[in-house]
Amino acid sequence: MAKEKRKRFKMTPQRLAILKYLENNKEHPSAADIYRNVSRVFPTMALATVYNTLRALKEQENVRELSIDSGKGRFDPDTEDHNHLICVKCRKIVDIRGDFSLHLPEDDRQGFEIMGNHVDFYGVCPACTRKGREIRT
Amino acid sequence: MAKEKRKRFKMTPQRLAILKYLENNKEHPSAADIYRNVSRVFPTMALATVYNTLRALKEQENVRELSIDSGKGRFDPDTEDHNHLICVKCRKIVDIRGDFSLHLPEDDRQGFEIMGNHVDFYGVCPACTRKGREIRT
DNA sequence: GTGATTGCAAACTGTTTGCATTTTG
DNA sequence: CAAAATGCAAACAGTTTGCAATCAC
Repeated sequence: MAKEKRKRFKMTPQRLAILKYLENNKEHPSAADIYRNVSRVFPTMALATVYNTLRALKEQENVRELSIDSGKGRFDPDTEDHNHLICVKCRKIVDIRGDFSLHLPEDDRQGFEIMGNHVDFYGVCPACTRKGREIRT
Repeated sequence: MAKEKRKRFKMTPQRLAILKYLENNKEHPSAADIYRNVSRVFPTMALATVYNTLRALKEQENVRELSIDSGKGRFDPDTEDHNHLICVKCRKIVDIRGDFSLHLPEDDRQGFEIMGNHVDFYGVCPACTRKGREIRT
């Protein structure tokens, strides 16, 4: 159908730095987080390059974008199926290992072809339990 | 702690129109959707008034904001606990009735105080199954 | 060498804010 | 009458795009 003009992914020092920052990163950083951190080691980095690289990585399925903050994307280099535990105060996101694959009965599918599911647990993280932070919805 | 200066909610024709549009609305509309629809019947409506009203409704917990599009908020007048089924192509969101309250074992909580969970099922809706749309991540 | 990527700025989208005016209770 | 809401514009945050210069392969 849609003709895939498979575009080559050229490795540049900038991309290397971004990949290195993302590798094994469990913080689910935003684009700005990535920019801020990678800039330290690579001062000429442009924010647009971060977005550009993230788009490429998403296309090749090496990064997943989470919509947990409506407002900004958070990026996850772990593309295995897994679930998240989110702090309702500071929006910290941590991974959950357990398997929560759920079965949706045919009757509840409303004609959808189901592909999978994702579970978000909500709670308050240890740091926010100590401090008396406000809930962020 | 934070002193709550309980602010009264004044009913205006604009708010009435927004509430009427939201009542029993199962489409999980964005602010722009609401504005577009309510404007038809209330042409002087300002988009800021929509946001303003949505904020008030969220504060009184009569509307919930969903973050399933990172980029724009979608609003749900159904504040009962329920889960969602999301079309990966057109981003249509439909409600799921079943109860999917899950238990997260102590060992997996990483110090979080768990408050609840939400399940998103992903799939392709009937309309998108017919047409050959692209997946939107 | 050529097509992709960079950096920068400008454009865009969604949301919030400031403020003078009007309205609700 | 006081407190709150409206409408409008300007300000913001996050993201995308256009483009000349540069770089990877």
